[in-house]
Amino acid sequence: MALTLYNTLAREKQVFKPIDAKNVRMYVCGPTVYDFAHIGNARPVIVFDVLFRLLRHIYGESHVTYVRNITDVEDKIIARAAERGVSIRDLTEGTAKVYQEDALALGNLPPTLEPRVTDSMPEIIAMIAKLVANKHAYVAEGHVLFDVSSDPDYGKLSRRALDEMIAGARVEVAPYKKNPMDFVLWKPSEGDMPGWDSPWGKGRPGWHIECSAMGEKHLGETFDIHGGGIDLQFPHHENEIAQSEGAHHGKPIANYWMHNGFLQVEGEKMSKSLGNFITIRELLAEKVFGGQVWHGRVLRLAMLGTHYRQPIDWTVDRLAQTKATIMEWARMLHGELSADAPDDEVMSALSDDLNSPAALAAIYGLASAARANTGDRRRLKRTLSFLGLYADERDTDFAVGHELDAAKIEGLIAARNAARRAKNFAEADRLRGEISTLGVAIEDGPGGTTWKVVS
RNA sequence: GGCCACGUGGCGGAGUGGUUACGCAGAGGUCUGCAAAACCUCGUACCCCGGUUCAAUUCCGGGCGUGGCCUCCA
Repeated sequence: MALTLYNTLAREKQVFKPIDAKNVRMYVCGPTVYDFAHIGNARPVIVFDVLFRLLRHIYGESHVTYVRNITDVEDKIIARAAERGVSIRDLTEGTAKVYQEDALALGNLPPTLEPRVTDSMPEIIAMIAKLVANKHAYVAEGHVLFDVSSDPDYGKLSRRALDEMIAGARVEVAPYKKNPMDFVLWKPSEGDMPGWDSPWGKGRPGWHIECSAMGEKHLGETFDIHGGGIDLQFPHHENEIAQSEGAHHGKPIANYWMHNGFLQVEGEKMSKSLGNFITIRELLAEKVFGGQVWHGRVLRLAMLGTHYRQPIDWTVDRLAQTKATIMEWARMLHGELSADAPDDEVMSALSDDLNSPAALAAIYGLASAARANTGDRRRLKRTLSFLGLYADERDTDFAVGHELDAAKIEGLIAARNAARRAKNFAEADRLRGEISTLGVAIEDGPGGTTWKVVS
């Protein structure tokens, strides 16, 4: 059961071979904490969490290091803090906390490390200094810029040639740039803007350098896997490669680059102007999507229904269907014991470039067998918990925000059963209808009448 | 304008050069006061047009559609 991963750098699936099986290292670009994360941000968090779990399963829990940074220095943060009249520290700390809560609610394990840019300034400055010394960067008008012409491989990840990009003519050319594609490593900070002392004066880092510096600090010059959304491929990841490999004399920053596909909402791109912009927090806590709130595990399962590299269409229908599925599992598994190991067929599907839809197909097969078989039930439970999809919740736990009046339901059921005993089936059916309007379905079984939440 | 990805049955969604994905919904059946659950059976899909091939949804070319990047938006 070899693990294969699609490597964006090579444009093909490759067998994964770690540099050090005793310490498999993965870096994923985390959030810039100026506002709540939206549902599109949730995709890489979930996808790479599944990979983290799979790697831990294969190499051992203590042999995988997963770094997901928190970017807490950025111009949007400065702007947002000023706009709200709060301190930068309050804004970034508050937003980071919500992000971590959201990630947890979606069933993700915490990464091994979540370094912050503000805690990594010496490493950032040291790397920039190294790039200047290596002639990959130059100082101009208080800025330090990366010189793309110094890197013959520039563009290898996104497969673009420099001259083609410049031909796009949408590049804003600052007068101090030697080449239009040169990007900022360090820029000056004036007044009360956040700034750190450096050889180039008081300033702050540009966008891409923090990931290069934190990757090196926590994972070494070369690590195994680097992940993120497809939109980061250019320029962010391209620039990370240029910086790290420029600072490390051409040593590769990562052996495998992975990118998750984009997310659309009800068939349209998610944007504030279309009014379909939706945050994780809103899905979890406010009735703004489909008129109800959604359990984090429902969101997680819905996300894993599509292969991570495919585009995904985020719809109310999809969530409703997912919710029904997970509630059915809960009815079967709540209170059940768990097997020692997850299902082989599921693990094998995941090992094929994280083919989660194929893994789910195997899970459905297991669920079908589990109805009649304790062993399969326990294996199913273990498999679902392995994936972060189930942790012994009751089915009603997934009907978040559903107001239940159990006494009223029980009363109606008692009345209906009295009517049935009296052969007054018209009245019994009327009562069934009334119960149904409460979002509850009833079943007459050999042991009496049971009910369950269906919406 | 340049570069790139995707387009599968009512919906969601894998996969493959010639054989069943799978889930939901739907149809029929057993069962049931009626239902539900459970179980059994059922769909013969792959954007369009060419080409390669004995054979293409699966490879190649073109077109159309959707989306992404080229602007410090995952």
